Amino acid sequence: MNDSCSVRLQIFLQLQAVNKDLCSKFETCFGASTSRVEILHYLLQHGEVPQSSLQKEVNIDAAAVTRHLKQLEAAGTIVRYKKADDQRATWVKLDDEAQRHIEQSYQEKSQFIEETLADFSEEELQQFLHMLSKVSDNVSRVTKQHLGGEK
Amino acid sequence: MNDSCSVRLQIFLQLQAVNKDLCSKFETCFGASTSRVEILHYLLQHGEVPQSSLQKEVNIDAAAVTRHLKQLEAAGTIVRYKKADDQRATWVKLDDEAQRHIEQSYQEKSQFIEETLADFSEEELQQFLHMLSKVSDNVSRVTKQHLGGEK
DNA sequence: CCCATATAATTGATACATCAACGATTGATA
DNA sequence: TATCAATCGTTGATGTATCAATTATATGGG
Repeated sequence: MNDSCSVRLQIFLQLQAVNKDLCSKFETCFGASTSRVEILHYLLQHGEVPQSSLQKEVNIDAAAVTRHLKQLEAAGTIVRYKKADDQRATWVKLDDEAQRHIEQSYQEKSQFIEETLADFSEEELQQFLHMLSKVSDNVSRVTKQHLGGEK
Repeated sequence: MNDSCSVRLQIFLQLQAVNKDLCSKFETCFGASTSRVEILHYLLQHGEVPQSSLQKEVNIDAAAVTRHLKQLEAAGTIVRYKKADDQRATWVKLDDEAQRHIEQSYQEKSQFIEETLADFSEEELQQFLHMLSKVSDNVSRVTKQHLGGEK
């Protein structure tokens, strides 16, 4: 474990630690798990969508999405239904009232997000986002390379 | 949800996504969960330690640490024992042979870490680490402020 | 029309993290 | 010294993410 790698490992561990802390506080602040917020956020932006899209584009396993949706449906937060032309696909959208409630709640809670990224200039934010994207690209590339090389 | 918050929310979501991907590939590459690697890394750097230190300084719940250590002990990777002067504290250290194996394995696998952070200059790495630390600080500060304010 | 295949969603098994409660040991103090 | 509090580690209950297998539906080629 040489030095240049050690800095990188530190970044990796720090990334994990920050993410875990952030999720934890986020959940207590929003009153919902980050996964659930991610799903709701997607629905808020896309309106009515096929469940399959949700399952593909949200970074959560399809099985987990199914289970979240079942709970959200039971709570009346979302509605699910099929259309005549395809009995496989399930469509999902926010319940109207729930949507209004979520929009309002987002405004109240947006302060949390702003505070966790306080003392960042707009330029730094862009840089940060860019770095994250770069890591993301690297990760997906590494996978393909290593798929054959690893046991 | 105004614009400045939207960038921030995007960063948050991206942070999660990157972390999840990274962990997933990391695990298949290292053949051990990131939590376990974190524990082993700590032990590699600190030698013999009281279990309580491990539980405090590693970013994992104490109960989870206990369970990992039990498995690692069963596998012969670590050794646990008590000392005469305090029957509460348990001491933990890597098994000698396991330690050699891990050190060697780290060298083999360090390529993975390097590749995920490829195309980063040393300066960028420092910046990245600095940003993560800043977020970390902000998060812990926010918690305290909000403890009273949130329901 | 029949069959192979693809797609959509779900379920079961498993693993892990967290919280809360607990038992054991130690230290401090009245 | 008897008791109360603190510390250390563990366990049980719970929630959730993941993978693999499964069911139901749709589609395309012989």
